[in-house]
This record gives sequence, C-alpha cells and structure tokens, in this order.
Amino acid sequence: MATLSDVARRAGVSPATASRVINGSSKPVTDELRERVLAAVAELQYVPNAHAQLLARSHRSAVGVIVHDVSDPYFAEITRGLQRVATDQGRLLMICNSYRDPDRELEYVELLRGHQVAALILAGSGYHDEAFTRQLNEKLTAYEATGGRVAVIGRHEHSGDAVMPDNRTGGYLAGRELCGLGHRAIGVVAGPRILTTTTDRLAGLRQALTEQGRELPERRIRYAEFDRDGGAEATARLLDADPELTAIVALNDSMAIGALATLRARGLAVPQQVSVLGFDDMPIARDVTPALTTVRLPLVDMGVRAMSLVLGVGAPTPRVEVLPAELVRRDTAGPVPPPTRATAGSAPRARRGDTTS
Amino acid sequence: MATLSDVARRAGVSPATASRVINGSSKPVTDELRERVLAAVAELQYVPNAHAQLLARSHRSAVGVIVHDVSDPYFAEITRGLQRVATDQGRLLMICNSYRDPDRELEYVELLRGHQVAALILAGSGYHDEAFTRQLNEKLTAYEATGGRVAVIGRHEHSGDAVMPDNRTGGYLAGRELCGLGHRAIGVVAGPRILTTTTDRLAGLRQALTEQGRELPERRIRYAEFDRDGGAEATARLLDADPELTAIVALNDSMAIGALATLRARGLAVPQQVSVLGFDDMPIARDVTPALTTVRLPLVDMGVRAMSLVLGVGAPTPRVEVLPAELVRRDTAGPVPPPTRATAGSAPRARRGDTTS
DNA sequence: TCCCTGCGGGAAAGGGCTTTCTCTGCGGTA
DNA sequence: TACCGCAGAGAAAGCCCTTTCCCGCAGGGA
Repeated sequence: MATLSDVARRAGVSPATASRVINGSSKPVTDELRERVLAAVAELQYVPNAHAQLLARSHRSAVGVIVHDVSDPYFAEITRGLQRVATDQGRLLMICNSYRDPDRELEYVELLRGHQVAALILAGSGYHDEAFTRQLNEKLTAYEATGGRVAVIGRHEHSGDAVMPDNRTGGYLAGRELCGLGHRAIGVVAGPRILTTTTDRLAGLRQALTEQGRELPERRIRYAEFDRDGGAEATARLLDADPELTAIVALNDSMAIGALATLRARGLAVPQQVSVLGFDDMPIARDVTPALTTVRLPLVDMGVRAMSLVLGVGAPTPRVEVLPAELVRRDTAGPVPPPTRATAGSAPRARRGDTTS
Repeated sequence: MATLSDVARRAGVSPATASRVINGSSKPVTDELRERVLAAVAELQYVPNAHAQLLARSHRSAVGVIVHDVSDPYFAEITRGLQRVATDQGRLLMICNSYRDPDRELEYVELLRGHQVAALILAGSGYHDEAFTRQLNEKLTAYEATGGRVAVIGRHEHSGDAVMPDNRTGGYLAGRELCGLGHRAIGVVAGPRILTTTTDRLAGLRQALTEQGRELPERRIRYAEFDRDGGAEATARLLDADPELTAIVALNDSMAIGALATLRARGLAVPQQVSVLGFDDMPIARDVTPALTTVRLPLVDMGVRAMSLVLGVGAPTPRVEVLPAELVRRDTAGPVPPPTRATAGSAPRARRGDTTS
C-alpha cells in the first residue's frame, strides 16, 4: 500500500504539505505543489490509512450502535432513523448485532469503545438479569466518564438518555381493542420472558383485561423466540392447549405472521374464527393477508430521536423521551364469533365477510 | 481514556510487558506480573485503542462488504451467509449500504481500503454503465495489487472470483412455468433497467417465451424500483395499459408483494384471474397469502461461498461459482383462466380453488 | 536601509500500540 | 572458577498520519 510519504516523495514535497493538500487543510498551498500532490495521489492510487488518521486526529466522529439484529424489520426501521441523522451530520455508523446475547452485547460495548466512537446507542429490549444489567451499566458509566455519550432505545436499565416506546400502553391498547370486540378467551404469543419488552407489553395487556373484568392466566401465554417461527410454534402450543381461543395477541409482528401461518395451516379463518393482533407495525404488516391489525410504534422516529439526543448538546439531567403507541386497525381483528361455532379444525373454512356484523 | 502506559505504570511494569499480558503473547511473563497487569486493567477499565492496534499490527483481518441494502431481505440472507463464515474465522465484517448508488459504491471501496480490510466483497447487481464499471475495476485491481482479495456476488463486471446466481435460468424457469400453465398475456414487473440482474432475468424469461412461440414485447414490461412500492406501482401501470394480462412476473419477491397488493386493491383474484411469480424466494414469500410461487436462489449459500473464496487460499485463475435457480411452486400461479372471464375489476371476486383443474 | 509582518513550506513531535532487539541475572556445564 | 545459554523483563523502533512549531523569504512601512 502506498503511504503518504510515498506520495510526498513522488511529488517532491514534504509529507506535511501532502497531508494538507489531501485533507483540504486551511493552511494555503500553492497551486503548483497542489497539482503535483494530486497527480501523485492519482498515480499511486493512494488511499489514506484510516487507522493512522483516526489515531493522529484525536477527534472522535463515528457512532456505535448495538441492536439485536439489523435484518429484523423492527431494527431495520430504527436503524433507518439513526442513519438519517448520522448521515446529515457526516457521521459514520458502526452497527453491531448482538443477536440477543447479553455477553455479546457487553463485548460490543468494549469493541466500540476501543474503536473510539463518539457515542453509543443501544437499541432493543433490556433483560431481566441483575448481574448483566450491573455489568452493562458499569461499562457504560466508564465510557461516559471518558466523554462518551450514551443513549438507549427501549431499555430501562441505563440511567442516561433514553428513547422509550410506550410498550405498556401499546399492550393496553391491544387488550382494550379485543375486549371491545367481545373477546374473552385471549391467548398471548409472547417473546422471551427475560426481555423487558415482553413483560412491559404483557403488563399493559393484562391491565386492560383486568379493567374489563377479564383475566390473563399464565396458561394462556406462550413464550418463544421473537420471530416468525417462534410465533408459529407458540401459536400451535396455545391452540393445542386451548382450542376455544377466539383471539391471539402476538407481542410483535413477526410472531403475528407466524401465528397467521399456523392458523392458516389449521384451517382457522382470521378474523372470523380467531382474531390476531400484532405489535410494532413493521412494513410487511400491511401486506400479509388479511392485513395485520397491530400496535404501531414510531420506529424510524425512535431512531431519529436517539441519534439526536446523542449528537446534540449534553444535558445535565438524563432525558427520557417516551414515544406513544397507537392502534392500527386492519383486517385481522374482528368481533368474537358466536359461541356456537364448530370446533376448531373440523369446521369448514369460513370466508372473509361471513361474520361481518 | 486510559492508555497502555497508564496500565503499565500502575502495574509497575513496562508497556511491553503489559501488552504481552493483554494480548496473550507467546512470550512468557511471570504470574506475579501478569496478576498486577490484569488488576490494573480492571481498575482502569482499560480498553485498547483499536486504531492504534490495527496500525501497529501489520496483518489485516477485517473484511469489507458492500451491498445495496442490508435491510432488504435479499441482502440480509446473503449477509447471513457471509457472517457465518466470517465469525467462524474470527473476522470482523464491515458492511456498507450503497443503496444502489454507483458513486457511493466507489466511495465505499476506497473507504474500506482505507480501513485496511483483508478482503472486499461486493454483492448485488452490476450496472450497465461502462464508465462506472471501468472505474470500479480500476479500484478493485489497485486494491488487489496491494494484496487484497476481492469477490463479487452476482455481478459480471469484475474479472476475479465470483459467485453468480443463475439469474438467466431462473427467468427461464419462470417463463416455462407460465407457458406450461397456458399463459400468453404475460406482463413483467421489472427492476431498474440499468441493473444487470434485471436484464439477465428478463433475458431468460424472454428465451422461454420465445421457445414456446410466445413473445415478450416491451409494452408488457414496466421498470421500477426493486422494492415493494416499485412493484405495486409498476403493476398498476401494467394493468392500466393491458387489462387482459393473465400473469405477472415480478423480478424479485419484494416487487411481487407489491404486485399482490395492487391486484388485491383492484379485486383481481390470485391466481384465479391473474397468476403472479416472484423471484429470490426470500423468507416472507411463504407467508403472504396466497403463498408466493417464486424462483429460489440459494442466498445464504451465496454468502457462504463468497466469503469462503475470499478467505481461502488464492487461486491463480479467477473462480466463478454459478449457483442454480430453482422454481418453488406455491399458490400464486395457476392455469390461465378461461378466455370468457369478465373484465378485470368488475368481476366478482373468485375464490381459491374455483378454477382448480 | 532596516524591521516587521505574513505567507508558504518543512521538521518534528506526538497519537497508542506491537514487536524486535537488547540487557540482566540465573542455573548449569566444562 | 569461567563461560554459555536462556528465561524474563525493558528500551526503543516503528506503524502512518496530523498538526504544531519554526524558518526563510518577500514585500511594505518607517
């Protein structure tokens, strides 16, 4: 690899001058020398060594982001928001997937610190795990002590700046909607128990049901991975245990899509026999059939806010922005079917509109 | 930020010794000193400066990846394959989204070179653009000249190692399938004209039709963005111009989902009135309703192969691995409807199975 | 004519780490 | 006893840049 001094030598100037030309320094350089340097750069196909640059400038500019999985639409949307702000400010993003592994999360905090990022953003649910939370907080605090900025999205554990989707209210909205439609036998397809997102959403849902004099017993909850297959599998278990279910709340849209798949496989019509509610409103939600009724979270906006917090001026006291959840009515939630309906599985497949009130 | 010499000072050893302990160097260090260093590291929350390390070590380990957009499922799958191999070998991946902007692609090649990556992988379609292709090749060649390894996925332009999905055969399979079902009025919802992937798939499709004595006139092709909204919009234009269409081939699954949305909005039953074929078989394809008939590409495998090529031993002659496409029959493609069918839009919505032969 | 100013350029000091080379002191052999 | 070899530690030379500091020179004012 050609180095700066190669370029300087070839142009017959000092490395200092070459550097100034290449970086458009404020210090003036005569056109003659500038030309020579530029020519040398082109001839040698010179590209500055980014590590040397980063080391020489003390200036930290990149921002580190830790998400569960960028290819999960939930995080893809958040990341889109993060990117938008970062790009506007000429910042590079380093994105790491923790795949919901707490240890990996810890490692990535170190890694990103090592890469001298100016700020750190952690997106995704927190864990019900005291030991981990303490460790993470220690690391984050240490990082902040050296001037780093930190913001979290959707996690309670950190005491600094945070953007919080209102998961609890979202769960509440889902519950209220189903109660309004007359459902009593409601099953829940939940994400991993250890995630605070799961328990928050569940808490809101339970609150809504309780207020309406209904209840949400543990036997009507199934915990699984927060993805399509987890949703499909949990739905199957739920249905096996309790065929009388008239509604299923999936704690995110991916799981809801899995639920839909299982219901379809079992010949249960949605929403005529079973209603389904999702959560997040990721883009694909409107494209499944029937289109998914779900709780919308302003995902892109969450990213925008978090990045703005972290790149804006610091505040003496931690700022917490709570972003509202909102119910989006589409086609998977309908009124509770008449109690005389045939047993699940053996009924002729109902058709869309058959039970429209 | 604490530095290595801070650690060394605190432990009462030289930086050299501290470095050896921290990196588990092969050079032996007495337990006593080792303990002291480790204690100092913990107390100071020391994290090595990655840039300084990368600068000091001469061997490069990270691998750069340029894709169109990781959050696009097509690339998400490929990336999964890349990651799998990279992780196995303890390599870090730097992933960049070009968003199908050739200039950005060029910039990223430089950026990644600057970051001293050991190898470079470009995934995604090439462009019909001589000037760009030449520039890109120059940069890649320059990079290879300094010992970098390069592999491309699905692009013809580079002369080095490559993994090529058989787009042409895939298009051919789609065409043959529709011909077999009796379709004659076939419309195509295509990606951007400038992408080689678009033209390759189109070429295969055209070949199949031609062999069957059918044709594919330009007026039955609409070019749009390679995403859901592009597919929806192109489908609308196609139907407006030619309501007699009995089949639509979308050149990727995202577009197919958009096509499905438009057809649904217009009350056209799939596959009874209009058949739809997708391309890629991304995970969501099986979850839309009706489940998408599509051409499968081994996306994850493509990633695995490309990374293996680049991390394995070099070969004197460039290796090109062509991975086969395969038709996956699901529920969106059916036999051509009887010619007497009512005009699109005013027909009563046909039901699944009505036209099963 | 002299001094000051300001401009264009180079020398050199880091920036934080790895690694080679060198040095010291010890045990063992002749 | 003298010497060799080696283990374990440190000194110092990079790695490739950026940037401060300094220097020489030309032009302008006194």
